[in-house]
Parts: sequence; C-alpha cells; structure tokens
Amino acid sequence: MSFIDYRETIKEGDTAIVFLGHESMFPVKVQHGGKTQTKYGVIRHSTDLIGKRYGSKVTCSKGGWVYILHPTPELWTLNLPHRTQILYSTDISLITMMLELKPGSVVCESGTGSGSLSHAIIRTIAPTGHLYTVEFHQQRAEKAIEEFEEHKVGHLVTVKNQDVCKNGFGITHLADAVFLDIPSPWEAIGHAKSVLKREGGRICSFSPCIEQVQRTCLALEEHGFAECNTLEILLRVYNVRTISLPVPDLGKGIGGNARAESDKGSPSDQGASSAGLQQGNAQFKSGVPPREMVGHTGYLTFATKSLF
Amino acid sequence: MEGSPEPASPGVIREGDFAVLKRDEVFKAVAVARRRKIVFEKQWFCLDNAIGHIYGTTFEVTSGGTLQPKNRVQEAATETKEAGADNRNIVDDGKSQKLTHDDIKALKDKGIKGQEIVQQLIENSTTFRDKTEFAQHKYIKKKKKKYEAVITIVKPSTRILSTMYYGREPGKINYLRYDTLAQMLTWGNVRAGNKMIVMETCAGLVLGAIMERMGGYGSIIQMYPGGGPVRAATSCFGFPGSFFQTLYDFPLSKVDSLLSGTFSLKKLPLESEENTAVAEESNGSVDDKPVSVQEADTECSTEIVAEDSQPEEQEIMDIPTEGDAFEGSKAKGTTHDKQKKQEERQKKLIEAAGLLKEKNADGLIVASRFHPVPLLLSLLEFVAPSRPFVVYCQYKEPLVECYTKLREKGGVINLKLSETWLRNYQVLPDRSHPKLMMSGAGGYLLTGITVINESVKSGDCSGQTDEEPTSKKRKLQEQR
RNA sequence: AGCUCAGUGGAUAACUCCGUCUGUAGAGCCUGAGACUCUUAAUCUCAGGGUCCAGGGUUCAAGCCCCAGUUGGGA
Repeated sequence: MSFIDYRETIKEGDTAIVFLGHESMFPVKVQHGGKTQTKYGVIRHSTDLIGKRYGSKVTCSKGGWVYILHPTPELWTLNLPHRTQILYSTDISLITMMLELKPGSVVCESGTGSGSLSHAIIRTIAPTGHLYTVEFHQQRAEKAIEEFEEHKVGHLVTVKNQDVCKNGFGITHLADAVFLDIPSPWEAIGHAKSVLKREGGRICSFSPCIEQVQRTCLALEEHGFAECNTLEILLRVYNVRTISLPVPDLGKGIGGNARAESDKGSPSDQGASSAGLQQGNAQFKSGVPPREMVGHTGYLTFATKSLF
Repeated sequence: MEGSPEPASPGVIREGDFAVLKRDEVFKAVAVARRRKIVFEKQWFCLDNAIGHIYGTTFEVTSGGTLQPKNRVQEAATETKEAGADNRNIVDDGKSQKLTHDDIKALKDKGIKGQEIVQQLIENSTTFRDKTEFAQHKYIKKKKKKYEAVITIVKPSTRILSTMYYGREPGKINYLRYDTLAQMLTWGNVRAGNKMIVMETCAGLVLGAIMERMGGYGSIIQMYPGGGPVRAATSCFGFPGSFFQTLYDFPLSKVDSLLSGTFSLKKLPLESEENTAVAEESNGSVDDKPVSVQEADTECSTEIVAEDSQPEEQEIMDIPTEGDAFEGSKAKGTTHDKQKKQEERQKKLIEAAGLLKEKNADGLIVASRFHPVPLLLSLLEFVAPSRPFVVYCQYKEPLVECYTKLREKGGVINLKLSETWLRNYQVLPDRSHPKLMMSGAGGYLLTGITVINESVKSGDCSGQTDEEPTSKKRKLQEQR
C-alpha cells in the first residue's frame, strides 16, 4: 500500500479503508492478530484482510459485509483524524489545477494542519517532486511527520515546525508553487516570493474572510505578483430520486361526455388528457439537492510571480 | 420603532392573538392564552405575563415557567485585556476548563443568571486569555447562546411565518422557500383589489401571504383538493374576520364540470327556500339540460353574503391549533346545525362558481404537491387576458412540461422558468464571509402572462404554428 | 439474571422508529376533520405535530472535528 501507487493485495502495516455504505467508512491499520469491530460484526485482520485483494467484499462475523478499499488522498480526506479544520477535495481540485501542479513540481505549504491537502499535493507531484510543509504548532507538525511515514510518502515531503510569517520555508528559489492556509497570509507574501523559483511560479492563499483577502491582494500587488485572482468554489450534490406527484382530480369523470363536444375547442379539454396524465400518480426521476445547505469554506486567491 | 411609546392597542400582545415566539433563528407560532403551557425549544412556560407588553419584547424564562421582560440596557462591554497572537501554544487536551460538569450543573440549579455563569466559565478557563481576540469573541458568543437563552414575541407576518415553516416543517409547504414565495407575490402582481385564484397545498401559507398583500381588498377564490381547504398556516396570521368575507373556496373536483357547463350541486338540501337561484340550479341539474350558473344571480348573492359574517365563523373552526379551551362549547353538532352549516357552504359554493364563471380573474397562483400541468391548463381558463400567473413546483421537470404544453396551446406569453438562490452573511470587523448558500431546495417557478388566444378563437389550427414564432420575435425585439 | 474490560453504531414530534444504492424534514402511532357504510364503530382520504440528548474542549476570523457523561441496541 502506498498513497502514490496502487497495490493489489492488502498487507501488514497498510492503511485500508473499511467501507460500510452511505457516508460511513473509516480507516484501519492492518496488523497481524488485529481485530476491528463494525456494526456488522468483527473483522479479523489475519484471516479477513491480509492477502486479500483491495476491493474485496469481506464478510463480518454477523453475516454482514463491508468493502475494503485501497486508500487514495480523496478517501483519506474523508477519513483522516481532524486536528484542525481541513480542506476538502472540491477546493483541493481547484488549488491543484490553478497552481499548475504536476509530477516533479516543488511545492511549499503552510500550515500543514491535518495534512488533507498535503496528501493530495504529494500524490500529484510524485515521483520526482517535493513538498516542503511548515506548521507552527509542534504537536500538529509531529503528527504529520508520523502520518507521512506511515503512508510511505515520507521521502517526498519535509515537515518543519516553525512560523512561516517570521522564518519562511527555510529554502530559497526552489519552489514552483506556494500555498498559504494561515490567519495572516499577507505577512508571509515576502517569504513566499523569495521561495519561488527565480523564473517565477504560482501562489495560492486560502482565507475564510473577505477582509483577509483584501489585505492579501494588496500585499501581493506590493510584491509584484501578477494575475491576482480570487475564486470560490461550491459543490452541489444531487440525489437521484423517483418522484411521484399525484394528478389532481378535476372531476373529469362526471362531466366527461359533454366535454368531448366542446365546440369552442376549449383548451381545458386538454387538461389531464393531453398531458398524458391519467388519474393516479405521475412518476419521473429527478435530481434533488440534499437538504443541507452548502457552507462557505473560504476564498482562494491566486497570483503569479513572473520575471517581468 | 421611531421611539414613540404609543399605547395604541395594535402593538400590544392581547389574549386571543396569534403570535410567534422567536429564539435566535427558530420560530414557533402560538395562540396567546392565559394559563396554557407552551413548549418551545425544550422549555415550558406560560404566556400570561406577556399579555399587555408590546410585540418585539424580549423575555427571559424563569425557572417557574413564567416570562420576565428583559431590558436590553447594559451590554457589559467585556473589555478583553489579554489576548494571544495565535493558537500555536494551545493544546487540545480537554483539561482547560476547571469547572466540572457537576459544578456547572450546580450553578444552573442554583438559579444563577446566565451572564454570571458565562463569566465563571471564562474565569475558570486556563486557555481563554491565550486565545486570539477573535476566538475569545466567538467563545463568548457561543456560551451566551447556551446560557442566556431568551425568547422574543413577534407579530406574525409572511416574512416570519414563511421563514418558520421552511425551517420547521418544509415538507408541509412543499419546500417553498421564503425567497421563492417573495418572487411569487411580486410576479403575480398581488395587490389590493385583485380577484385572485389560488391553488395551494402549503398548509395555507401561500393563501395567507396573498391575503396579507391584498389587505382585505378584493377577492380570493381558493381551489382545493379533497374535502376542504387547509388553512392551518393562514390562521397563524391572525387576520381580522373581515379578511375572510371575500375569501371563497371551490373544490377542484368540480372544475371540469364548471368548465364544461355541467356544473351542478348534487347534495343540496331539499329545502333551500330562500335562495331561488340555488333552487333553480339544483332542479335544473336533475333535469335533462345542464343549467350553468347565471352571472347576474351569483353577483347578487355575493353581495348578500358579504354583509353577514359567516366566513369568520368558519375560520374559527379551522383554528384549533392546540386549543382545548374551546372544546367545551363545541356542542356535538346537532343534525340541525350540521344541515345549516351545509346550506351555508352550498351558498358560498354557488358564489364561488359564479366568480369563476366570469373568467376575469386578475391572476393565478399555484403551489401544490399535485402535478401542475392539469391544474394550470384548466385554471388558466378562469383568468382574464393580460394577467400574470405563477406556478410553483418543488421539482423542475413538471414545470418544463408545463412550459412545453403552454407553448403548444398558446394563450400565454413571457414564460419563464426560474429558481432563486439565497445566501446570508456574517458581517463582523475583519471577519466577514458568507454563511450558508441555500440553493436548489427552495423549489422552482414558472411565470407568464395570459393573452387572448387568437389561434383558438379562429378555430384554425394551421395558423397557430405560423403565428407563434413571429409574435415571440416581436416581443423579444421590444425587450431589447 | 447481575458485575467488570475493550471496541462499534444510535438519541430531534407527546410516544416509537427510519434501509450497506453517498435514502434521516421521512414515517408509524396519536389527535382532529371530511368522505363513506358495516354507526358506542369500521374503512378510506386529508390534516395537525420537527430544528436534532446534555456538558466540556478545540479548528483561522468556515465543521463532514474531538473527549468524557447519560440512555438504550448489537459481538
């Protein structure tokens, strides 16, 4: 198992995703002799997991079943233990594209937070790129290092426990892209500029509040960044449902005979009949939005450092 | 609001009023009565002490279940002396609050004021002064919400009730969101003096909204499915009885017969001596030739009913929200009463039929759980030319079908299928951002304007296909 | 049947529930109204009733966050 490479079978030490259905799934560290409880019964790692192919349907002790999935950054984002608020795949997708990340890219990130975005970046820049990620909270930095090692991507990432606003990223003129997810990003724009390659690169800053964006944009301009652009992306999910609407009873049966002869061609005759609707229910499929409303995550401000 | 502390009664909470309780963004409609327990947000209390105060007053709930008005004077400007620069030194070990669960419970049980409890929590937090200024502010806000819970009593309105229903029982109003309702009232040109046709299954909310906008002037014919109109939400508005004198209702199941001229009253009581028009109708229908309602007769009877106050009585019957007080007086309806009631009903029905038969309504509003196509095609018959109509549906597909059918049939222009999105914002110094985006789940609208359908009048089908596009083109040019 | 340990998934309507499809504003019961016939009532239809157990902590100034507590469910 690795977050940057698919493997066929489940092995000791892997982080696998146990999929129970709906939105319900959780990560599990596979260990000899390990046991995992689910609502469908117990899973015994040695017999139920190790050696099985990813994607297998595993039967639990109560007769229920679950799927075991190979981890991906997207599944990890949905299952990682939160130390902070995290970025979700909708925002991550836009960040990745607008920062022009690809295999070989060198990226600087701060703060690391819970590592949701970090995993996605690492997947994209592997096998030859590198991520430098800076986090001023000591426990969070340590936990991140631990996770990267566990997920066998440690060689692609360097974690530093320091304050990016004061001390920058600890390197200069190496990065193709910089990403900032910190409360006062405008204080880090200078360091960001100096860490980007001399020939230029892209920067992105994530902020929940519009005042932060205003300050950041001013700072970007002062430091000579170009193509400053702020975006917000919202995900709209639809559930596909069969809808059944009752057809109203307009009393068609009672006066039906007389109406057939309506000389004026009264359009009312077309009522239920021309609509092709019989008494009863009209059925159709529709995409219905879930009741929960889309919440605001943050604004994404992008800019380019160019030679000119 | 202009600072005039007028003793004018309209602004005062009185027994028998319909009022709305508000806590934060949660509403509940209640009938104001003495000695009646209300449960709201897991607190129970009586409204006795609220009677006599003006609407908009904020109350605290005492432990004894009474309301005490709360003066909003001192917002102790909790001057934040110390604040951290960032959270790098805050560790989430769950140990920063020194008060235990039992300590806090004891404070509450002792009846300590919410404000004091919040202060205690702050003083016993080892991390509070290390939080940033913004985090401190947020912390206080959260604790206040929990411990300084107050309720405000407000006057019902479309704004309040539509917000309440969407939040509390959206299924009962077919997910009609309040911004969508606002669109309907505007595009429907709802105003005083109109003659409106309404077909809704939104608990009577849409009807109430229309009545509010009409202010008691004009007339409304409510089309209803099944045994009678539902007006649970309408009664929450607390409209004066006069508003109901020109509110009529008519069963959907009679619409086709009315349109085809075979409309009759089958279950009319045998002895309907007073109203000759009614008698004629019932007799006529038994015979060979279906007799349509005479316009002159119905207009006459309309005026008669407008004078007596029967409609009001009917509304009170619809009101038994949670009322048990009136139960006693509700003598088990004698057969005589029942018969009398039915007679009144028949009378109103005849009047409603007469109004519809004039085919000169000023607008049509549809918002129902039924498929809108047959409703729209039939009910538009009763609307005068050059009048707006609005159809709401929770789903897009049926309205697309309406659009298609109406284009085929003609007689309407300016058809527009629409949906509104709504989002609100947090605005605080340096902390402004959108809160929620409400989109998709608020339903869809089809709006349009009726016109004289020449293709039908001429009885020439071939001309229809040619005329439609040209007229549409002209309209487009005018708009640009 | 009682106690202890570990892990798992639930608490919203007066009450009881809600599905391995990315199905928790959906229902049942209850109450009421109308219809109907089989009338101390049955049946059918419709309606009324919803803001999520409680406390603490924490995330950036956006929770798809965390912890221990209460209650009941399963190995």
